[in-house]
Amino acid sequence: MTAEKKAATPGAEDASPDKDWPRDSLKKYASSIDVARVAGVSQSQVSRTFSGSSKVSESTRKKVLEAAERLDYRPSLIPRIMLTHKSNLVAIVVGGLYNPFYSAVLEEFMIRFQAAGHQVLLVHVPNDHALDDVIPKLASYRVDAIVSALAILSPAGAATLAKLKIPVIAFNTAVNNRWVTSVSSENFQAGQTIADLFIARGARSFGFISGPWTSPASARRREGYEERLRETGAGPPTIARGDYRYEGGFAAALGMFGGSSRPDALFCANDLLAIGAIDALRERLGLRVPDDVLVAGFDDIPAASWASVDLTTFTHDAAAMVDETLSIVLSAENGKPLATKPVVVSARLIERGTTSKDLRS
Amino acid sequence: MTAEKKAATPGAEDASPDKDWPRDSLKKYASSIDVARVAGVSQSQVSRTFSGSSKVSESTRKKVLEAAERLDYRPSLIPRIMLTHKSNLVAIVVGGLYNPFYSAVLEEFMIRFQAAGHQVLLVHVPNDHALDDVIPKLASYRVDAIVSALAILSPAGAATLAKLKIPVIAFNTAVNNRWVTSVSSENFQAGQTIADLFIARGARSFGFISGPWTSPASARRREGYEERLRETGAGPPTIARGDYRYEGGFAAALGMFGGSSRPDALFCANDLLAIGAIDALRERLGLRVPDDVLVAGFDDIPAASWASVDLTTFTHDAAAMVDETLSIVLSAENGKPLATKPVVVSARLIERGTTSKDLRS
DNA sequence: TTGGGCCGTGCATAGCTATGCATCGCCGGA
DNA sequence: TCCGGCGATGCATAGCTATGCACGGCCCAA
Repeated sequence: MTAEKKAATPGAEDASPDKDWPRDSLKKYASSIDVARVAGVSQSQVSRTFSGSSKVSESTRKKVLEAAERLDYRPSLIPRIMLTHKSNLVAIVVGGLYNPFYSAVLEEFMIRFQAAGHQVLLVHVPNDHALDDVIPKLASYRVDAIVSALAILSPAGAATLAKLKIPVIAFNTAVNNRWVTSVSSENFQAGQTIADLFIARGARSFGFISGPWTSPASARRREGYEERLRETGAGPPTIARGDYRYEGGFAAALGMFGGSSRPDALFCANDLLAIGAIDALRERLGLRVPDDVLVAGFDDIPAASWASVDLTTFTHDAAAMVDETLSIVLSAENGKPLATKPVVVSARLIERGTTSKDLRS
Repeated sequence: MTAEKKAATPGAEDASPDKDWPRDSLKKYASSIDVARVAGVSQSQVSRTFSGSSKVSESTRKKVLEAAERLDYRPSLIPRIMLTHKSNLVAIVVGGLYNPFYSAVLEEFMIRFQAAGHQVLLVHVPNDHALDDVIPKLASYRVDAIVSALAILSPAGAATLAKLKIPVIAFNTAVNNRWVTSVSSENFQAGQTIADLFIARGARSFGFISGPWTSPASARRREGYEERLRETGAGPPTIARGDYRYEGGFAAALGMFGGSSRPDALFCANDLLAIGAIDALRERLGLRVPDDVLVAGFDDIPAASWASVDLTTFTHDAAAMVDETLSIVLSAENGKPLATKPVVVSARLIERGTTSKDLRS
């Protein structure tokens, strides 16, 4: 009974490509069996031709390639995935592409993963709770690894991911367990460095605009900043809460500088917040940056180096972060748990115009 | 001989989960067969339980779900793809994520496609020639459709894509054939509208900073602009070539305004160019915008609405573009060529500060 | 001439899920 | 009591590629 069905796909003698393979039913692609029939060889030889095996004679190879060309044959990876239990798919989970830093990292990831022979399955998650909705999908597609570029990853979310037994690399989030590891920048040290810089420039009162409360990266940057201020005997900074966006920085700065207390140095948890804050100071409050207020951000997004912004900030070593992530993924390629410790890559201070003034002068 | 191999995976009697399914060999995931064995039912019933078929009794369903929980079973989509010839994967090809407009569109796409039950395979292509390298991969993963968000798609590239017999939706590029269609904004009309606006504001001499020469979107915007200037008797604009980036706009403006001819109205092919140009005018050439020069861009990226930028621009109807694309993909879901004509969605002028001055006053 | 490689070839099968079809048990109606 | 029908179950198979294994032909060495 199989015979009749096969017969629906005609033999090798027909000349017209359309006749070789009538696009009956749902069939979209020619299979190696179709090619074999047209070429007059066995399916094995077709497979071997495309997998570059040496066990195929020149004449056979030629026949196969001709037939394949005629049928527009491309070998499917799907059966291979079934056999090898490796999809070569890596999922990247993103939340806020509005932040150019994440776009840039994503692009870097794509380039590197593609070069390493992997494909990227992109998944959007509005917040870390929604993670639960997409996880079954990821498991169903049998991704080899998951890279979470979420600004936030809750321990609960991490636990859910761990249950899948899929290696997870979390970005800028210090969650980790047997299946989850992380790659972060030196957030704490960066906070310290900024405090030192502000103090060296003669600042006396300090402000901080944070990301969402739940963001570990924001929290670490703040901790370093506060600790160093404490150590040097400076007063604690005024804190305002932002949301990692321009508008949040703008609003937070209005709130912070609208009242009686006016910090003369402001550290923002990322560049978008910092730019928003600067615009609020300059355009709405009539303050000068850096003459009245020093401002620094974090991420070194492209806009930070625009002439009109010229923002002091920290640059991630994005290449190193991606490198580390890639090597973790590659070394975790056999369903074994991760043997890696959390990785911390350096962040480098970029001094620009917004901190170029010595306030004592 | 199959029997012995199967025996390697033990029977249902073992209590410990680890014994139920010793992670021998490469096996990463439990299969429906494993679950069936543990639950003491047939594989069919496992499949039916997870596909929500009604043909399964309450008691069986319970046994299956328990066993599945114990083995961390998630049904794999891979075999389904083989059977149905549908992967529910959509490839999105991107080139320049540095442009926030494309990041935003990408994010919108992800959200909409995921909501429609598709997954997004993200592919990076540095330029349209490199397209040839990734195309075999895409075919191998059996993607249902390809969305090209490349700023540039050459006819040759389009032809390559067409050969795959995979529906292709090109973004802002008017290439189309039996398998390739396009979704664009009203670039030509936008160019006209900007010319009208500049003239209404009393501008006398005009400039244009383009994207790469090969970008059709840039070309259309310029054509509309030039045509309307011609119609109204204004002189032809001075043209400079940019690259869709801030730095390109900056350099092009320095070149254009550094010489003797000084346009008093400048249209840039996108917002990044416009912002670069404005910074060059203000920070390097000491010119005032809009008092000395009117400037307009295209895309309405977030930075365009920053208080310090306040750029007149055009906003794409991104939601409509994504809607159209999605409906094309959904209607093309059976390996049939596209029945759709190229779609053009409206672009709306957003007037802001950079054109708020009447030069005659 | 004969036997031992070796190269090229084809056969058969694994891998996992969905589903048409046959089967079985059971209930209710005649 | 008997049978039709229905709900639940299991069997078998499609879908496509990679690969271990066996086989057939050929060449070369003994």
